[in-house]
Amino acid sequence: MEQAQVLTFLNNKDRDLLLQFCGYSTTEPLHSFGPVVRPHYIIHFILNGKGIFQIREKTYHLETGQGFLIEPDELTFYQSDAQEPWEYLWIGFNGKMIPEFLKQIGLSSAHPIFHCDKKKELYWLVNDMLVHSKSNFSSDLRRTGLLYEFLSILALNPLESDQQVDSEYMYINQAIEYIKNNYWDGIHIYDIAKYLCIDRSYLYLLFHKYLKQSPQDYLATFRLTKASELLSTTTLSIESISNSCGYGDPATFSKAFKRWKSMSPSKYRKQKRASGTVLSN
DNA sequence: TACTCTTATCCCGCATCTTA
DNA sequence: TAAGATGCGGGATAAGAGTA
Repeated sequence: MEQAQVLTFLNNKDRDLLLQFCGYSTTEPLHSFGPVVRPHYIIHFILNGKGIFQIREKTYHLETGQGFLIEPDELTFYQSDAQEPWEYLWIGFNGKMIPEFLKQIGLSSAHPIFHCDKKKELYWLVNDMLVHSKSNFSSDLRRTGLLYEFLSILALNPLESDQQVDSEYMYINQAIEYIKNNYWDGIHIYDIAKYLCIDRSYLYLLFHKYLKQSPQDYLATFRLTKASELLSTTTLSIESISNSCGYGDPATFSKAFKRWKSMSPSKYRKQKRASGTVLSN
């Protein structure tokens, strides 16, 4: 990092909303962070330049005016461009209300990218947060107020203010929630469509529009990600892992896994063991 | 816009083979 | 011999066209 302003505040998870750190920096070409998991919610916003953000096996190419959300315990990686390294600001926060706020804004790990044309406003808000860095009640309230204001600007995103898009996001979010809760139960795409009371071809349309992948791809990637975690952190048999991830047949699981990782589940486990991953039952 | 219908493609699961 | 991989056919899904 060539230049950076960073500030860290005290932790208190019982609060509705709490700014934990913030800052901005101009990065060097190809400056990267991760792959790493974080304990907080973090939003980065690009003031200038370009870079990539990776989460859940997906790579997003981002530029000025775009930002990305990192949720707690999500493995992420980001890197600035070689020719036009990005200058970005970030805020790290926590609190009981965050899941509800992010839901309203339309941000999640499945939909982590946003666009905002109020670059100057966001910059001055973070600048103001840095100015009010003192550890007293007044500054604390001021920082929390600025954080509310920051989120309110994101909520102004024209995409989210459109009623039709709101309902489309609602379908996507509910579908993702359904997958998270039922992926282990051998669900099919038509089950998700039935749950949402929409036609499965319409569900496909929405997934393709917002996530650039089919519902089937999303479901398979979710199951296989869970499976790869179980392979590297447990000694469960391939059949048990297959059943635990919603595959009725270990053969189907094995084929799907090989297609995804270009290696069989057993080979993946051997590689992980060789690299020193701790195993448990 | 929010579906339904049609059809080609692809995925799943059974049977069988391979490997440790 | 059991666990995991592979081949193949049938059914589910994706995608485009049509419609109310």
